[in-house]
Amino acid sequence: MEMLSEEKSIDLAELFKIFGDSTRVKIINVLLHKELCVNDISELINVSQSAVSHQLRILKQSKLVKYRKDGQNTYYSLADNHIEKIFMMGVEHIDEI
Amino acid sequence: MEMLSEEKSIDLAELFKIFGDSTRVKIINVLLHKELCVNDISELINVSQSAVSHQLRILKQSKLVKYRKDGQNTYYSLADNHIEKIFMMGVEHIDEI
DNA sequence: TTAATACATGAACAATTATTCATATATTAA
DNA sequence: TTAATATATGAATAATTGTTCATGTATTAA
Repeated sequence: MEMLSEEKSIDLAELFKIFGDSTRVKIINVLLHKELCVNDISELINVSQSAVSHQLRILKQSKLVKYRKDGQNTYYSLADNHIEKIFMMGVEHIDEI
Repeated sequence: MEMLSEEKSIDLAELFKIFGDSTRVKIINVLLHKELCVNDISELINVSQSAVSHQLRILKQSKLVKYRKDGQNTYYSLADNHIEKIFMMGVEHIDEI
């Protein structure tokens, strides 16, 4: 394993930074099961629609979630199962402390 | 998989937040190989001694690194191999984008 | 005992960021 | 067309955070 480049260190930090907010953690958690629309997420995790929407935009920009529009609804889901792996690694860790 | 509790969501976010800074990423990266003292880390990653020391404190507080003192030196190393796993999951992810 | 080295840490400052509030846009129902 | 619903987003604000600079503490060398 060699030294990480400056750029890669930043990219890696950026990635983890996305997981580093409890609202986004909650969103990712409810999306582990199935795709959900914004209002469902908002109600499930008890965070305002606006706050959820702002965070979904961040998750979308970092390509951690994808979405599809269906009528008035926008359904969000995890982009790939790497996201779940990283997430579960974290869960495992805090469960062992 | 059930719903994460509020507290667990916060703990999980706190954990990822630690990985969410490029200086800490660089520190963790150089510690993957072997234990190192503060000055070595500072020179290897090209970050001031003070900044490294501040970040090591954060890593220490979150129990991601451990340390041992030997004379004037303080040698730091990763607390357990969970840290490496989480880190490498992230590396894998960004390598695949 | 004095100087040098290694590390830690408080204060200050700049930058980033998450939420709320208000409002805009888009789709469907009436 | 009008009202209602679902979502998005800009501005503002408060809070968090990472670095630098200065300096403190501890250990070893001279």
